[in-house]
Amino acid sequence: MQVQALAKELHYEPNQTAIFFQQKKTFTIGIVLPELSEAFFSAAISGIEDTANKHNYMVLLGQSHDDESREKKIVEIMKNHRVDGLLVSITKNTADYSHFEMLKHYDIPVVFFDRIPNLTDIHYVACNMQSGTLQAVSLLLEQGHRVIGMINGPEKLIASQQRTSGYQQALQKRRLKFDASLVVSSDLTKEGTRVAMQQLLAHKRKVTAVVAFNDYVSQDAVQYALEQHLEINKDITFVSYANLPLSSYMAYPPIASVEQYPYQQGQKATEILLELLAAPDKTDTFHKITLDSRLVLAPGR
Amino acid sequence: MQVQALAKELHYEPNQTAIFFQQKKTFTIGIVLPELSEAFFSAAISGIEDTANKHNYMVLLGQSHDDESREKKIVEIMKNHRVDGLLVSITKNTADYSHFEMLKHYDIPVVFFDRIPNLTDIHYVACNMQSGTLQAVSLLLEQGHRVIGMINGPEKLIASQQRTSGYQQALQKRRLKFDASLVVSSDLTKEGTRVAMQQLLAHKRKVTAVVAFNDYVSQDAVQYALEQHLEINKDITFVSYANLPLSSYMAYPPIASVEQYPYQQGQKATEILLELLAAPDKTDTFHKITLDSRLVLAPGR
DNA sequence: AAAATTTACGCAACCGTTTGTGTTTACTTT
DNA sequence: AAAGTAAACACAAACGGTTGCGTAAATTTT
Repeated sequence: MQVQALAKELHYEPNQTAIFFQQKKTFTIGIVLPELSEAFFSAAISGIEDTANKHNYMVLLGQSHDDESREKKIVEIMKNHRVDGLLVSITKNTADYSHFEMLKHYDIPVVFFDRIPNLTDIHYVACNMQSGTLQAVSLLLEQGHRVIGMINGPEKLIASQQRTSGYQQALQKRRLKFDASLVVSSDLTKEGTRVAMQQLLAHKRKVTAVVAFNDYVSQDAVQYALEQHLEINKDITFVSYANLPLSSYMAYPPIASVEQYPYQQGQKATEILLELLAAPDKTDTFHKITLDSRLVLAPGR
Repeated sequence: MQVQALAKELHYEPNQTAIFFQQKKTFTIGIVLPELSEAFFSAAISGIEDTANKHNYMVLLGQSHDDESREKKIVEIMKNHRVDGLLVSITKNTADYSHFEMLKHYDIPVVFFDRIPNLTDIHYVACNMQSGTLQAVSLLLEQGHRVIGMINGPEKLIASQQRTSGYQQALQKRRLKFDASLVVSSDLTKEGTRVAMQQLLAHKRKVTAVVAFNDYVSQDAVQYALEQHLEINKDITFVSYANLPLSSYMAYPPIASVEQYPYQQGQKATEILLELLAAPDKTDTFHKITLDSRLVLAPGR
């Protein structure tokens, strides 16, 4: 009792690094994601940070810039910094998952979000693009469009497969048949998207609507269409994904956009990670959370 | 020599937390900034991260969301986590700087960037808005505009004062006289900007051009002008700040935007901080770096 | 008031490195 | 081959907490 008083008297403050060391715990979680400048990820971070801070955890940040080797390096450094756990959204190129497997030997749990690897024994939170795509294509069909192009992302991304699947499902519901040549791939660069759009416009059937991989792809495609002297929302209509806050300022925003709930994904992924950290033994049952995406009409539609 | 070999043999890996503890150094720097979703800050982070990683430092992130009490809390937690140093861009409301002063007792150096407090004994990197504003207003004057409105930010921000000063200077160079009622303030919310724009349009002289505080403000002002049935770039022309990457997709992008070099600011601030960490004794001379802002014409202008 | 119980505190050991000193071993020099 | 020098390693102390144990002090019980 007297020592407590004296401690206060002398403004004693414990040395956290000593505590971290002794407790083998740093109250830090690492975030590894591709690109902070994408609105989706900065929103996700807010969800992560808010949840982490609520439980007195801090977040260590690392951007992979969609470069696999950089992703590996960041994971390595974070491992060395002894983060308690990791939240990861993988690169669009990541094919080798050894740097994540390796973490198991160090008892560092990983929860993936949004861009998740194609593995079975992992924890993840993702947004199923199928439901949103189904709604998007259905909307276009209702409006009378019959030749609907899709600019998809890299084929190995699960999110790309889900988009294709949602597209097919919408057609199926109306007993329409699926034409695989209407689904083209973009590497998500401006140039890649322009090539993809060119393919669609060169299709033997006249494409009157396009489902674009995201709002950025949508805008690049719009730009290309304008250069080909097409009139947006008359000759050709766009629907996309992400629902960027800036879309209301855009010259030709998509008529609707599929919301992917970045904040919620970040929040949920963090909650799962914190749960794993609290009960380190029961790491054998895997959390696989899938939120449904949802189509949001542009204001005024 | 033999022990080295054996170490490799057994895959020995040093425990970083023990090293941190022993060395009284965590190789971590904290970043405190208002809002990641603003393109300016996510670009700044990239500059910070790249520089930090190059020197084997990691970054701890904290968003204040422009809330002073949250800023204080983040600084407190980061202090406890024993970051080696801090990079800070303050809240637009921060008036009390005690949470930063306090860090001196813990030998945690702070380098401010972009949004810097009005103190003399600090390190900072900022971008002088005066030069860019001078260029912006000069451009408008060259184009024949004589009644140029300015939607400025909160008056106590140094960046706002610099904008006003640049505006005045441009007029002075041409021997034109300054009309203070043409400079109005916005709190940077959509509503605040609309009110500001309303004031300008109600001015007794007909405003034909507007210098907006940033690209977001510019777009809100554009929206209001459209609602008033003004034709953009004919009845009224806009110039703004930030040079958002998305501006090329916007319906009515400003004809020019003042670049504030977020990546470079982040980079430079980090370099200074690392230098302070390397030479902890000579902390008495303060680094005050000011980059010049520069007007960038919209593509095709 | 004596015994039993609770609370407070002092003391060591430990976590895994770094640093410094001392000792041994190996290699050079003459 | 003896002496001198360099390299390699072993050992202890320290960083600042936590944990557990033993003892002293304060409190409660009978």
